[in-house]
Amino acid sequence: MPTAVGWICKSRSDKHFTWNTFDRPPSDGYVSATSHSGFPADHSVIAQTTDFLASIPLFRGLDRDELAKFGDLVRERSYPKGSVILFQDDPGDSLFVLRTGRVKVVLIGEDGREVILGVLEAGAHFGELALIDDQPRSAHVIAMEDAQLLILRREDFRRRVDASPSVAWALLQELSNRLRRADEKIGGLVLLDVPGRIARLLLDLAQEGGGATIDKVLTHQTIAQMIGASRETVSRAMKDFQETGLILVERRRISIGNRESLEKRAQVRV
Amino acid sequence: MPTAVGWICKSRSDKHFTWNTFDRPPSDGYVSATSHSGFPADHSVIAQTTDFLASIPLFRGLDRDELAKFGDLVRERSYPKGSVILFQDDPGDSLFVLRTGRVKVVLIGEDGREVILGVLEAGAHFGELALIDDQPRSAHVIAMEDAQLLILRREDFRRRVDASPSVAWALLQELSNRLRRADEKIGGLVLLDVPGRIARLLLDLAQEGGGATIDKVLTHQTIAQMIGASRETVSRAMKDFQETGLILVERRRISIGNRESLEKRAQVRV
DNA sequence: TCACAGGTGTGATCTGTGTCACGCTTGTAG
DNA sequence: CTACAAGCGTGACACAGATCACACCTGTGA
Repeated sequence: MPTAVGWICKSRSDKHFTWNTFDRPPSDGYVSATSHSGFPADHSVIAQTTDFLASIPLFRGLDRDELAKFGDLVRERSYPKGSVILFQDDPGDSLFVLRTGRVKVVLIGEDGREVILGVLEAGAHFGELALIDDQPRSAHVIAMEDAQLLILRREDFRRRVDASPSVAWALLQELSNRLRRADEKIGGLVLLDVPGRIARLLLDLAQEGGGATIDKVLTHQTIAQMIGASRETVSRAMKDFQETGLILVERRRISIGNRESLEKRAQVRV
Repeated sequence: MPTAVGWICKSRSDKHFTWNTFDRPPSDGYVSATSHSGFPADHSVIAQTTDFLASIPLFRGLDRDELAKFGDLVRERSYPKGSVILFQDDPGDSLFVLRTGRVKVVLIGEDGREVILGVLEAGAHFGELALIDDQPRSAHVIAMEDAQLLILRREDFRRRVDASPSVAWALLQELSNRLRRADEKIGGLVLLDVPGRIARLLLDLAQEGGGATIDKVLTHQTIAQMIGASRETVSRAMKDFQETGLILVERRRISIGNRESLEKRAQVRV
């Protein structure tokens, strides 16, 4: 287990600054192995990992043999809530697959303000950009809950991509999709007011969850950072949405009350 | 030659709305062929095209034979200034390579406001997203000047990608790069004020041009649409930058006067 | 049961920027 | 030379939303 190296990082929660100490993993965080480097192979663990990998879109199209070989190359590592998994501007040489927990991808301004570019959940992967273009990490990735990650090294990843076109295509599709979303986000930031951006975000999240509800823990603060607004403004807008029946807020669950109106709000500043 | 079908599109130049008529190409714009569909092959044209393709990063890694076969599959088409090359939400089944001219990739709000996601120049390509993930076009693409484009159909493109890993990698790198830029842009929109965003944009454009000058025709209006601001605010900020020596504006050329200060402006709201 | 952290609600300012409304250049076409 | 379109400069004003400053509520761990 890595000791807390004491890497200091300025962060900001709501109104005041706090100084947090994070673990900084040795290089890119290779710690516990499933079966490698002299340890006796634990086949049940490998099988589990293989099953998991088979379930994520990126590796759909690989057969079990390939996946098993693959799982062999993978390391596993846990990160406690709040720890920084990946630092912006660091050189990166590994891909991460999120097995459990949630992480956020964030930019942090000099003044400590955070912009959340995305929130990732089990099955998602991140860190591939640096493997593709050899550039430094473009953002921080921070664990929002305790998280378990599979880590794959650059060379192994590249070999995989070269070897199977299906992985390359899956990756292309993934990046395409992200690019579309990013562009949409840019459009939203410029063309929509804060309530509009919230409406869009909610519709977006609800859609992911298949239907009309969002089952995530979503604080106003988080929403604010996802759409580039202040917590207070989000608070007021959300209240307005509730009162006008556009959304219904339960304990830790938001559901769409009136889809049409919400979609209308997400279109233009009327 | 396509006749002016008279496709109406609302656009806005500066303060007032104008209604423009654009050519809408039949389906995805297959018109003039270099050598195909019964026309006798014109080898000099093919050679030219091959040379051109060889010069763009996407096809670096292909040898001349491959490129020649490739050039064979490509159609060429010209678009007059102001015409819409690609409509958002249309289904798309072709990739475009810009041979001459400049085009802008834009989102258009219901109210007609334009957000410029990017300005592309000779050698750039666009429209690949739809080929990769079979989704509709994510934005409009409009010719800022008369433009000549090479057009490649989905199947041909896909075959190419499958056949040569080098093309797949080039594409992955391209998308990676765009994704980084998009994320940076989002960060800028949220964290920076208008002058900051302008400073960033200028540094960015200067860098493309290799050094300290931007040789493009860049109106304040265009800048405004690229950074999500109003023309007037850009005007004022640019004037301020000039007066404080951060930039030098000549006839149709902007150059960096004081890089450090400009970079500082591009960092945070101080 | 107390205390405390994390999250929310809400009023009172303050401010960057959008918007409107001009007038002034410059290039280009008739 | 005239006229017209595109682009720029600049003042006045309005307003969305940031910021500040609280009070309140709810769960959790000592």
